[in-house]
Amino acid sequence: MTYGMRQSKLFTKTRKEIPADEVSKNAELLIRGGFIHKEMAGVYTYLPLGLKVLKKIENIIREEMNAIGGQEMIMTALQKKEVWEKNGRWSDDVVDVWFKTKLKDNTELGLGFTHDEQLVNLLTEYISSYNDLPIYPYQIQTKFRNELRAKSGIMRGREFVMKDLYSFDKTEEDQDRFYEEIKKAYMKVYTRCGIGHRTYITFASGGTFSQYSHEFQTLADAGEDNIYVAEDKGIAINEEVLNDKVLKELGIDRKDLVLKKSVEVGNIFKQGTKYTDPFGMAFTDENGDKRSVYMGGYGIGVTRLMGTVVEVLSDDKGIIWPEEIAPFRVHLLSLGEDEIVLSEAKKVYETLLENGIEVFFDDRIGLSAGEKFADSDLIGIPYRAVVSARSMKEGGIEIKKRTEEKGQVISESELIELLKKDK
RNA sequence: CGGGCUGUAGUAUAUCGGUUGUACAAGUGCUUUGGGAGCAUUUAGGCUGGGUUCGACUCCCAGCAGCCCGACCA
Repeated sequence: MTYGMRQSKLFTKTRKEIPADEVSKNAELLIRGGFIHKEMAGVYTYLPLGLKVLKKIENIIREEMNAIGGQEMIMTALQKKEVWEKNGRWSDDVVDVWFKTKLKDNTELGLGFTHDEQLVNLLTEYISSYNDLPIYPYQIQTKFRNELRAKSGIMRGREFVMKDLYSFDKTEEDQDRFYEEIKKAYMKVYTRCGIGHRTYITFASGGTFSQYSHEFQTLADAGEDNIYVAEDKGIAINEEVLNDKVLKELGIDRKDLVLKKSVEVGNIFKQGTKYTDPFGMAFTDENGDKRSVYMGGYGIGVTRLMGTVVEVLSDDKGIIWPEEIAPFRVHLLSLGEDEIVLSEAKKVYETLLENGIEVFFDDRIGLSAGEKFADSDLIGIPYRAVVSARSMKEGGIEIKKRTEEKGQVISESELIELLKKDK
């Protein structure tokens, strides 16, 4: 689906000033660029540009989850108290991030902070035979967590988008196999989002079932986590589980570890039968015996991932979106008010659309060139194409990557060819 | 949840116990047009409630909201 947008029609505006109530780089740049709007602490609206990015990240995740057998669904944000009571997680003493509400008849409800219980409860209706397994349902959906302290812009909010996939396997071996598969799928997601080179599979505390869980940690100064990275091995250990025993098991020498700050952009858990047994989720095997189902939970904070990309990939002028998740492929600018230039820019805009290239067209008039350049740098679309009296005199359109200092003038057909490449 | 700080225009800020000033944004007119341009002009503001005072945006109290540090974060 090719999509173009005229900047003159976009209701959001860029801002020069840094918001006074934000410190984090991701919130500052995303607000200044018109990607998000802060509603309250930890709660952000995704404006047209921001939604474009969010949807692209979601689609990458969707593709990678589908590729390993994921089945997308969407569960409700409103959840029944009884389902949570069954596993002892309704109490505020057990779960301190609950948002709770009531129906008019005073029936208590919870706003989902996760969906393990709800999904297991639902699946008991569908899973009964060994023929029904394995399954890998997932959703990309809004979660609610009543954090005592929201912070770091969209990296730790009270309402945020998460992808959560759950695996249901017949045996521990099947589960282990899937676990390794999803590890690879996760790394593909981070690579496609432009942060793979600094994202480490990190050993973390495993909870009740397995010795370790794995976190996906992206190196960033804004991170809240401290991890020890073994650069030559490409793995890392969360400081919370680092001890001599762990080092020995992993065959890592302490002197090869470097302490780094990082953001947890995903985590994967083997949950065993912790959720399935309490809900009586079981299957009948080939011999007619009832057996427990092995479950795993796999999360990616989608909005946090978006914030992390901004934290990691930006410069003093603004955001630098990786190609796969940029709101548009090219930012087309017309400079000046010359009718010939404007009509040429419009023609280029339409030609780009006809060729299936997503384009953001700065067709605003009366703005100085500097203002348009500054906006373009702030918004951070990978390519900038300029149509001006100067570029036309030199025979075409000036094209420049966001990361380059200087552009070059090329013809319209060369432009199309360049922008179509590697798509 | 413990500690600290802050609420002035759409945004960012200043001054003041006695008619709130500026910049950007927005509107109008003219000029300008390759790195946030200029002149003129207009619009727009003291979080809410109480108290002190002749008089409160300013001082005090409470509430609400926001930020920071810590704790927390399957």
